[in-house]
Amino acid sequence: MGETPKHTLSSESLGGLRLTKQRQVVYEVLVDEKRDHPTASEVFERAKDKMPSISLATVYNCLETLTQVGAIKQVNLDREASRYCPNLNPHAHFYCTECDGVVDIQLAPEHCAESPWALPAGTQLKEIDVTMKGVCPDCQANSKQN
Amino acid sequence: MGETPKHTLSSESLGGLRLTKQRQVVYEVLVDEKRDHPTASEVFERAKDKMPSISLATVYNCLETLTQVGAIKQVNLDREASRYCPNLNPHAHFYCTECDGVVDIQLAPEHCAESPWALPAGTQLKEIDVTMKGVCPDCQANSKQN
DNA sequence: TTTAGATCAAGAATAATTCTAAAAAAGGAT
DNA sequence: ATCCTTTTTTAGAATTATTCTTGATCTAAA
Repeated sequence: MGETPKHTLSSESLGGLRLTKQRQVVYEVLVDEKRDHPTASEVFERAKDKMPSISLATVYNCLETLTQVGAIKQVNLDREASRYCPNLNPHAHFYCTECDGVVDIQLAPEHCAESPWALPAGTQLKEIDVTMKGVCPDCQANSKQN
Repeated sequence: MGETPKHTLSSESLGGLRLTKQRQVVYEVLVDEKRDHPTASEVFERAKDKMPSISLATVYNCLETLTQVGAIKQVNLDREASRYCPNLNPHAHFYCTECDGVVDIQLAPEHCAESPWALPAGTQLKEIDVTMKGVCPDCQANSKQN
């Protein structure tokens, strides 16, 4: 049976770490609100709405913890600030150079295996990261109207 | 006829910009020496052997210029310092988590097209970036001997 | 040779992130 | 409940790669 992630945190899903209010808030920001791959600072801004006393350092801590226990993913585009996303399915990211938006792109299972890549024999593959750049349909449409 | 990059810089390949000693040195470091995807600081260290008076700021400038005219590629792995590589063929990068080495992986032509990716209709794809992480054959072999 | 623009160099500035140290919170045992 | 230990949070300092600034230098063309 395929496990469907419930997007709720528990002490178990945190690998025994404490399920603190701060960790919940940070996670909720990523899951509840627009899934727009916010940066740490953006998460911080949104988290303050739910918990005004939270600090940026804590947001960084929580994001790192959540990433390490595998509850969320850190998304790095070039050398920009890291973004975070709660989508745990294997997926790529498309970055629109017009609107700076990031959207998830479903990955085919074959892309996640070693087979299609010309890796040297004996390589142990742990992780594949696919990032695409271009113009999203919306920005494409808008630019034609000018 | 397929253009084979000659790995020599000219005023033309620089898009009219000047072919200065500094730009040549920086480019030579990437082409001549071990193709190990050095960072800007590493390029700086090696460039000083050829031109002791060169400054780090200039190395950054040259690397940016060379990247912008398409003579080299900037390689970003997570949020680590950018690395640079003179391989202009479409290729992915494999990062070995044991030795921190980066090697080029030949990309199949189909990976560079839009077709195999589930992009929303109307998306204009400009660039694909594939990065893999794991253990390289050498480190794999070494770890078995312990 | 003069001149305008390009490039370089050194150091200051920036920005994202990490580190540090002390305060607060959370469990567990008594 | 109270004490004790460990975890977590917080605020600010520190770090690091990179970019910016400014004046000096170089270059190509007039």
